[in-house]
Parts: sequence; structure tokens; C-alpha cells
Amino acid sequence: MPDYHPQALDKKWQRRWHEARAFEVDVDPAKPKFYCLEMFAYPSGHAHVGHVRNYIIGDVMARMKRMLGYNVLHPFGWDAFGLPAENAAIKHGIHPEVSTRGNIAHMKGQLQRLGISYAWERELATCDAEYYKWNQWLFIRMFEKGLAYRRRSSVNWCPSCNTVLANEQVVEGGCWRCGSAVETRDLEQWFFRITAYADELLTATERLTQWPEKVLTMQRNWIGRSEGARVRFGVEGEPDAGIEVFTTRIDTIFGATCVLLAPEHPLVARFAERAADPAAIRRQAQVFRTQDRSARISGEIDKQGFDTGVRAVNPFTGGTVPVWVANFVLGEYGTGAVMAVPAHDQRDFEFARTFGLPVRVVVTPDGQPVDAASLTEARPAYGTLVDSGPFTGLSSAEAQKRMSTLARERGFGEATVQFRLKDWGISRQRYWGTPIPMIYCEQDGIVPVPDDQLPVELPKLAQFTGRGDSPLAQVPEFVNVTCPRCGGPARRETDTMDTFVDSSWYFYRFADPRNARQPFDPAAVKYWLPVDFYSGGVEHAILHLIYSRFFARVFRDVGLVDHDEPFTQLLTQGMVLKDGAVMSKSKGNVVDPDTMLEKFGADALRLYVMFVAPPEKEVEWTDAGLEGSARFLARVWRLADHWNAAIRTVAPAVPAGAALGAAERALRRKTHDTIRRVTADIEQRQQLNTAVSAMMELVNELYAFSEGTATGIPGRRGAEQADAPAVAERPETAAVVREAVEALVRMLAPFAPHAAEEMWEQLGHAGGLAAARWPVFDAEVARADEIVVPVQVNGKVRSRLTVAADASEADLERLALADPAIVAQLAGKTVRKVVVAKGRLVSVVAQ
RNA sequence: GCGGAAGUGGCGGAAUUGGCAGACGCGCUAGCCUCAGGAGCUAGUGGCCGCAAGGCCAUCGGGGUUCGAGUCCCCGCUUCCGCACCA
Repeated sequence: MPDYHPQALDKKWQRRWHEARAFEVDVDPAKPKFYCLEMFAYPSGHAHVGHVRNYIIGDVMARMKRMLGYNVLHPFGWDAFGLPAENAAIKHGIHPEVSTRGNIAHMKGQLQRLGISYAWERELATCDAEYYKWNQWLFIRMFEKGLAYRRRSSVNWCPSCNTVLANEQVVEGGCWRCGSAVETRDLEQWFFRITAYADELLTATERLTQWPEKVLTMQRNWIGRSEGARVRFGVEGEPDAGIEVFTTRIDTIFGATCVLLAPEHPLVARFAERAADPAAIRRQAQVFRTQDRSARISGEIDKQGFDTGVRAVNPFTGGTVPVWVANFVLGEYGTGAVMAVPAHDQRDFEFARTFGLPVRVVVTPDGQPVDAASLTEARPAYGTLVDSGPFTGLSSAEAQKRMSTLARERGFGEATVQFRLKDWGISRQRYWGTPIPMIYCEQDGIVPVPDDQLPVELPKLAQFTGRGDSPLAQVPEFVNVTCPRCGGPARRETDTMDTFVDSSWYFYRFADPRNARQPFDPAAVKYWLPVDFYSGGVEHAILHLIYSRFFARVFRDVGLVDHDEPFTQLLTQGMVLKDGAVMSKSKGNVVDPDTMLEKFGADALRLYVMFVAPPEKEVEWTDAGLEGSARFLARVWRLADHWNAAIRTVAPAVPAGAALGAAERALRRKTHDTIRRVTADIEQRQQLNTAVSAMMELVNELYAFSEGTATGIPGRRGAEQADAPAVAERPETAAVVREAVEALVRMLAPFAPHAAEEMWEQLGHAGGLAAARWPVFDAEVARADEIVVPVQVNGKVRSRLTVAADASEADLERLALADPAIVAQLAGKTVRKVVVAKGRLVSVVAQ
């Protein structure tokens, strides 16, 4: 065999794979399919080892599944629209199209140099008109179904990025991308009605059994379902008016001593008119509205509020309570108004104590009334109702039912379900995104662009000013159109779509990426989808994954797909840290894969990143670990080199009934045990680090075996190879070694494909690993002839029995009690119990 | 505050169902090989006692269940992550 030059092998095999179109696939109903997908990349310019870890995880899965006989779809693409490219254009004057295409080209090269087995012919970029055309097509379908709608709304506005942010993109009151404090603005915005699917998105999480529990919990919390009731309080002096509140505890309504409005509640302005000084009320409400959200949360800003002077009528008691505006009531949740029950809600309690509002206890564990004056905090509302008129004495649960029913019968309320999930605002006042395909006509109102005029292409823009309005509004030939309906003058929508729209369905497009007539052929999607294995960062646990689940249902409801859930198994991969921090250009701690490739080759990098920790865990990058992996690969190479001549001439299978010595049988056992472990570790457990460990053990075993047969494997090329002829002299030995080495090389292939290909070829196999099958575990071979069973007396190991592997529990017990060492231990004692654990341990309890 | 995950050698981490804790690797030590070695091979490497055989102690702390606990239960501590005035 030639010397081991990993960099040369990288080049050689990457070229071969490319020439053979090795990873391109077609629909083939005769074969089981496996759709392996890593979250596609934002083309930021350079992939660092943190990004690359994800692609290697996916590649190990994909390459292994191919060897198991699956038809594997493993595509890659680019989430190419987005702010950074546009911001760079504003700063440096380079058009986003130019920088994005350049970045894609560079990063694609990086991934190819790593030997990731992508079907590159399916590559797509979301900034391709052939792709975003279908964003627009789907938008129009959603508009037709009422799932896309336009309304004026106050939106989250990032003053630094100059754009609107979805609720999901506001993190701790700041922009998810730049961290700037988010402001509020009123704009006409397009929304997707994701709330129509809230219940379904929630309940279906139970079927996602192969998703991490953490992600499911996050999604459930995000959707935030709560059961409760809406109740309309009357307004004293205004018989037609009402204040609707949402409560999860209608049974505590006799304890409501105030009604609280959110500062942005529409009734605030109206009630202000009734006050002595309307301007003061409006001003105070405005102060609350602009209070910094994050400070309110983290700094625990005091409960603040003021009395509107208006009094509300409790429909259950007929009594009146004051109506206040409170800074802690959220305008966007529920009805924007709540009833305050200070005795049973901590927030209401604090509010009541601050402003001297009455406190009334209405639920107690034993049904005995409690004096509210003694309370220092709100009491849990569990037990039986007290001081609640006709409902007194009922259990809390029963009261909730009866009160909701009464409210419905009398027409002042009903039981409802409330979600935290809000509709998804998708309008962005930016250039580098999908144009929203809508036209505004004075005559006909909002008119979708006809399908045959799609795509609405992004005009080439020369100037990027970074001013806050939509850049497309500055392009008259884009804005000014004729109405598709009446032919009159009309104006185009100049906002673009949130880039999360692009990423919510790209995995469907991969099934049929060049389709010019539809987003995809439903038959192709029916074959390939759902994605069997999806991996990416946890940072997408909510946004991307919930939007994708939503889009799957939209595609289902337009009749293009017949499933709900797009991703069967999800793996959230941990980040790679350097010096304890996430890699980033600004921190200067980026580990560039290309530098590592030049030094150690792709295989060592791939192997190390898989070996260092389980895929979900965060890891700290160390160069020393990488050197260890390079060393291991060199060790494997020497092993193959050492035995190659002796073993390539024997048949690749160990003959049945071959007379093997103890060492040979032990090696075979190790080989098959390793096959079992590696297969399960990759396929079932995705515990890729222990799969590598298992292979390392096998290599150690092979070295020890070599040591046992003759002189050992030389450490350096050119030294003696004395035992190779010795192996060759005994065909059985050669067959056993060949079996071990070939199993090893194939199992190594997903991790270190370049070296594995070369060794496989050197071992005399034509057609490369593409023609190779994953080694098959033989339980018969793996079973030991004899096993050593520890025998304990009262928890201490006192002897070890060497017995036949298939010894029965009764045999073990009998042999243990006859063992001299055990007999000695038992002298003068009575055996109370003997436990045989899985045939692997005997435990004697004596007194 | 609520929810989730986790705490194992000098380090990264194993231990699949409650069954010999520390696999595998890094690092370190010694020997061999070598003109040389930041290469390779072999051996050792949780702590304490012991020349040794062997023994004792050890999986964040404290209790418990069990013949047997890193693993299960209870209490506490610490760390990380998510959500956060959601009525």
C-alpha cells in the first residue's frame, strides 16, 4: 500500500465521487428511502467548525444508511436572503446578490473539501427567482384561503436594522440579530394566520416522539394554551358598553375587586373622555406603553396604575368595582383586560396592597372563610368556594363549570381557550428578500399578482441608503403597475417577506428542485418526505421549526402533501466553543476548517468532531484532540498496510466450521461485537462518539492480536513485516483478520470516507464503497464460549467462576455454592437467598 | 419566579434494562526502537494502605429503597439552557 497522505486522498476521492455523481439520487419505489437533512446555511462567508459539525453528523447518517441499502436523499442549499448581506451593501456598496453568490461559492468549496456527501445537483438558494417564485405562489394561495391577511398593527421595530421583527424575533426586549432595544410602530403589515393551527400544532407535539423533549416543551410553552373564560363586565352609566376580561379562574370572580385595563386598551381613550382631565389619563397610559419591556421584567418594576374613575359591574354579583389602568396588563394577550382578584393572584395582591384596594378571599382548602386582612401574599385558590353567593360551598372545579354555563346562558361570557401564540407578521421593509406579490388598486383594493406573472422579481438596485422605508418604494418602475383586474393605475406592495418564509418549506423543494410548474411534484414529495433525520442548532427550536410545521399544514390544506409533520426525527446539535465562547469573527476565536484540512486532512477533522462528545453536547475545541484522531487513522492505515498482502488473497468470508484457535475466536467475537455496537450507536442512538470508541477498541484488539501472532505491527514503514507471512501460512487466520479489517474499514467509512475508500480499494474491492454493504452482525459469532461470572457474598466479590456462556441460572447457583472460596466465606452462616443477575453475576446473601 | 437538562479522574467523556464505575481518547510516567524525534510500539496512570497478593475508600452533599444504586425515590447545593407580570 502507498504511504498515508490524507490530503492527497481527499483530492483523489472527492474527484472520483464528483465524476461518478456518487450522491445523486432518483425516486425508486423499490428501495426504502431515507431523507437526511441538515438545516441549510446562511451564506455568511465562511463556515467554521461549529457549522461544520452539523454537516458531519448528517453525513455520517447519510453514508451509513446508503451502505445499509437505503435510497438516501442528502441535499444542501442556502438560506440566502437576509439582513447581513443588505447591511453590508449599505456599508460597503457591494450588491447583496454579488456578495451572497460569492459567499455561497466559497462555503460550497469548504463543504466539498470536507467530503460531505451532498447531492449537489439539487442545490438551491432562496434568492433564486425560481425558488422565491413559489414563496409568492404560496402567499397568494394563503391569501385566497384567508391565511394571509393585512392589517394595521403596532409592530416591533428594530431601529438599528430598520425593520419590523416578528414576536419570535424579539429576545428580552431586543432585536434577535443585533440586540438593539425594540420600539413600537404602527404600520400596515401582512400576517400569516398561524393561530388557526395553534391547537393542532400543540396537540401534534405528542406524536413527535423522536424530537428532543426540550424542543417540544419550548414549542408547547410558546403556543401557550390556557383554558378559561371570557366574562363581560358592565360599565356603570353606559348600558351598551362592556369590558371583556379573560380569566382562567372564573370561580374566583366574587373576589374580583377591580378591573384592570392594559395601557393600550381601546377603552382607555374612551374612558379618558369621561374624566376631569382626559389628557392626563392619555399621557399616563402612554408612559406605561413605552415602559421598557425588558426592564419591567428583569428589574421587577413596581406595579403601577391609575383609576379611570369609571366603575365596572360584576355580572355575577351585580356589585361595582373600579376600573384601573395597570402597567402589567398585556394588551396583546387575551382581551387586554383582566379582573383583579388580589386574594388569589400575587400580581393582583401586590397591586391591591399598593393602591389600597380591597382583598376578598373566596376559595379556601376547607371551605372556612378567612380574614383577608391577615394575608401577606396571595393564597392558592384550591378547595371550596366561600363568600361566593349561590356558588358558596361548591368545589373550585364544579364552580368553574357552573359559572361558565351561567355566563353563556345569560350572554355575558363563555368558556374559551386562549393561546399565547400570535399571528406571524411577515412584512419587512427591506430589499434583500422575496417581494410580496400584491398590488393595491384604488378601484379593486388588494389584488394578488396573477400566477402567470410570477415571479415578481427583485429589481436590481444600485443604491443602498439604509433609510427606514422600504428600498423597493424608491424604484418607480417596480412600484407603478397596472391593476391586473381593471387595468387602471395601481401600486405594488414594496415590502418583502421575512426570510423565515423561505426556510419554512425548502425541504420540500429539495424533493423536486427544478420544477418550473409547481413548488414541487406531490409524487416526489410523497416518496421522500417526511424528512427522516433533521439536524441543526437548538436556536431554531421555536422559530424555524414551528413555522415549518405550520407550512406543512398549509401545503396539506392546499392539497400538495398528505402529512402534517415534516420532520420525523430531530437532533439538536451542540455548539463548538473556543476558549469557552461561541466562535465568532468579532471575538477572533474562529477555528477555520480549511486550516485543519491542510494540516490533518478531512478524515481526521471529521472523526475528531464526532468523537469528542455526543452530538447534542456543547464541546470545547482542542487541537490536541484532533491530533489524536489523526494518529488513530494513521494507526488504522498501518494495520491495513501490514496485513494487506497476506489477507487480500483469501476469501473475504471466514469459512463455516473453520477450526479456529482461541485468539482467532476472540478476535471474531470482538469484530462482531463492534459491528453490533457501532450499528446501534449510529442508527438507533446517534451516539457517534461511542461508535468511534468501539472502533478504536477493535483496532487495539487487532494490534494485540498481531502481537500475539508474531512480531507486531512495525511503527514505521520499511521496518520488518515478519508476521505477515505467518498469517498467510494459515488461511483461517488470514480470513479472520480480513473479516475484522474489512468490517472496520466499512464502519469507518461514514466518519473517514477518504481513507476508507482507499483502504477498501487496496484490499482488492472494485467499485468503491458505493458497492459495499454495511457489515452484518452475527450473533452466533459474537457469543462467547465461556464467560467469567463474579460471585459475591453479601455484596463483596469473593470468587469468579469460569462457565459455559449458556450456563443456566440453576447451574450458576449450584456451581457458586460449590466453589471453595465461597464455601469458605459461608462457613458458619446460613444462606438466605441466591440471586443470579442476567447470567452475569451471582449474589449470595448469608447471615 | 416557572419549566427543562445536567453534576463521574488532571481534561473530553463511557457505563444500552439497577449488576465488576472510569470504556475510548487527550494529557502524564517509564521502557523499547532510533543519528534524532513534537514519530512509532509496549506497559502504567481515581485516591489511600501494602514489597506483593490483596484490602479499604470513591460517581455534588445528606437520607432512603434493594442482595446490589452513577443509574430508582425524598431533601438540599451548584451549573447550564429555555420562558418570564400570559391573568
